[in-house]
Amino acid sequence: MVTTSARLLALLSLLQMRREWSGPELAERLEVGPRTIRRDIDKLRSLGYPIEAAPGVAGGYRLGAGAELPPLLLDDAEAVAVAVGLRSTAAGSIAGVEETSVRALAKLEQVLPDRLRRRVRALGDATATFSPDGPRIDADLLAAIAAAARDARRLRFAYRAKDDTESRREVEPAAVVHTGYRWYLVAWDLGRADWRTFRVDRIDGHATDAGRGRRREVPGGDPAAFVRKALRPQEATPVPGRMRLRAPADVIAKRVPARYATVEPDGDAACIVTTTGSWSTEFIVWMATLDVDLEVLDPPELVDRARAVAQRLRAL
Amino acid sequence: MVTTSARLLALLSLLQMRREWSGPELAERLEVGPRTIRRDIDKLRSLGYPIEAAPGVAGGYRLGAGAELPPLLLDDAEAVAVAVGLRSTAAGSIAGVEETSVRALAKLEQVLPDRLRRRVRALGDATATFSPDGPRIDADLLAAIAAAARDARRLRFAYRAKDDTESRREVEPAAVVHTGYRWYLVAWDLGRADWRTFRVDRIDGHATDAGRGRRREVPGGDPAAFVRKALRPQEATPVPGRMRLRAPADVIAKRVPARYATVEPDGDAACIVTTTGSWSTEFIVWMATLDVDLEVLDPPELVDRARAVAQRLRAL
DNA sequence: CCAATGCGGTCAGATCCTGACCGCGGGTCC
DNA sequence: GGACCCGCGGTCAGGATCTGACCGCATTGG
Repeated sequence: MVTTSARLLALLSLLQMRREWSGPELAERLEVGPRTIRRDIDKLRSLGYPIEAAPGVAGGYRLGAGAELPPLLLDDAEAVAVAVGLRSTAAGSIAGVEETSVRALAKLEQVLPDRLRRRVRALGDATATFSPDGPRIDADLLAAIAAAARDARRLRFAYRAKDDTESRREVEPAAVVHTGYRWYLVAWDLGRADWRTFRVDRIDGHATDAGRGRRREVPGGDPAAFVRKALRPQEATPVPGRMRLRAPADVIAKRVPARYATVEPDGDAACIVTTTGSWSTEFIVWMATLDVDLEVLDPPELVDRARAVAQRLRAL
Repeated sequence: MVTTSARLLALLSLLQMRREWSGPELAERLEVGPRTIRRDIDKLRSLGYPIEAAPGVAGGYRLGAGAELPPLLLDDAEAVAVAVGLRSTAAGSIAGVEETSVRALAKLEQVLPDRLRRRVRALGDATATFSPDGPRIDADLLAAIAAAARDARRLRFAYRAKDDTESRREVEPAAVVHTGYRWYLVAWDLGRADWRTFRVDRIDGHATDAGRGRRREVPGGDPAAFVRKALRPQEATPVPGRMRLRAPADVIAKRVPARYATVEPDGDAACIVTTTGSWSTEFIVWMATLDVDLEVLDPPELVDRARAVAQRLRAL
């Protein structure tokens, strides 16, 4: 029955909006008798959603945390916030959730009303690029590719190879992989009739849907391994940056996220900080803002870059 | 009927997981006849969820974007990604969605299974201190306060005032407000029997639930205005930093997010960059990494700080 | 042309839903 | 302590709904 199921959903939505509702309140809101509300609550409970209840004049129902996540019923603003948040984590600000974020984003974008999509895009543009080094990441494109891989759809796009030659590709995507600071698409290239690995930031503009395709399994079964093998050595091995700071290791460790860099003591009064991935300009920025004496160890490019920054500031 | 509603939810979940399902496939998955599936699809459609269908041998059902967002059915990993994303946007990385993010986070945390909450926290810790200058933001605390305001619950916490005196407070929260780079709680202070504004980053540790409270409306009706009025002048007015860069405005604008700073042309070959909020050490270093000639205009403290940073970096 | 798919009508039996009672027990406030 | 409000659950009866089993039709892709 449509009305019954709809009412259960509405009930779940109400219980998510506010913590406590009394039975009569709910009955009036949903335009049914109080007895029916009690029965609906029972149904939700039997579906596994833990609804706590308190008797008495100050009583009411509240939805608690159970074993499974209930369906989330978000209003417009919240949906936008979720989408914006996912885009930001997909961009790699927090290691370890990028690929899941992209997957969740693909799921959300599939059902997101257009008016909300526009709002998300407007906000997303504001983030722009702060890291001049890192590759530009287009969350929309990533979500579109992830959705295509999930749904076994073909994709057509223009690709700019390493030597700047452009080509049009039509592929059957198999997986999206995030390694270090880059995103890769592993796909069966229909034109070349072979497997190819594409850097997502080298895909120009939008990838357009090119109809239904075959579902592809990455050779070997492990997309990440496939990408690692396909990468040229210089891309595959990250170049960590190292600095020596004149401050005890435990002090610095508290101010440097463990995901980005490791801190090892170097005597009592100094420590050595090593980035976990490749170094970037941001590394210089963080270290400089810590306000302790520092010494750049390697690689030489990092030394040059830091020297350039110092030069600029010295000229003041 | 429990099984019918549950099946509708399961159907919605399946349709969100993958783009296309055929009727027989769904029938087998849900263990009902194909005719029932057709009827269920009808029900979902009559509930407003646009399900597109394609006849023919390659046909199937797919969930499209409608006028309203359907209930989101996330798996564990996706839920964690959403929570992590909301925490990161709540921390202010993208202007304009902080307060909504906190609201959505409060909603999510209310129903998030414990095992997932632990995973979120583990990942959240990795972000830790990113901006040494900005106030530390505890997303859990924020979500707890927002939930308390929403549910009209009392809160008890230890508060460290401006002059470092500690006090225990019991309040009835009315609103959570984000201004500039700070979070404020507007609440009725039960001990003082008056309205107070608290800086969230001055609340020590956790705020504990202190039972049911009265629902409070902020005097004047506009929490943001109330906070603005309550702030001491020096807190209320941020001190922006300004620099002149020897590069065209349009070049620089592309490399500086609009929300951190505005870029105005100063002749053809130079531009002036002004931070939107107060300046921080990061501002100095970021500008220096742009690798163009720069000149610090004001305030004087910014010049001093820049000199200090240069000194640190010169010790290479 | 054939096979697979979505669509919708109809039927009959089983099932379920709803509102209306009722009393019980537990909490809150006066 | 007592009044009151609320959640809980049993029972009943009428009505609505759901499900599976048919059926034929239209559309798509190979």
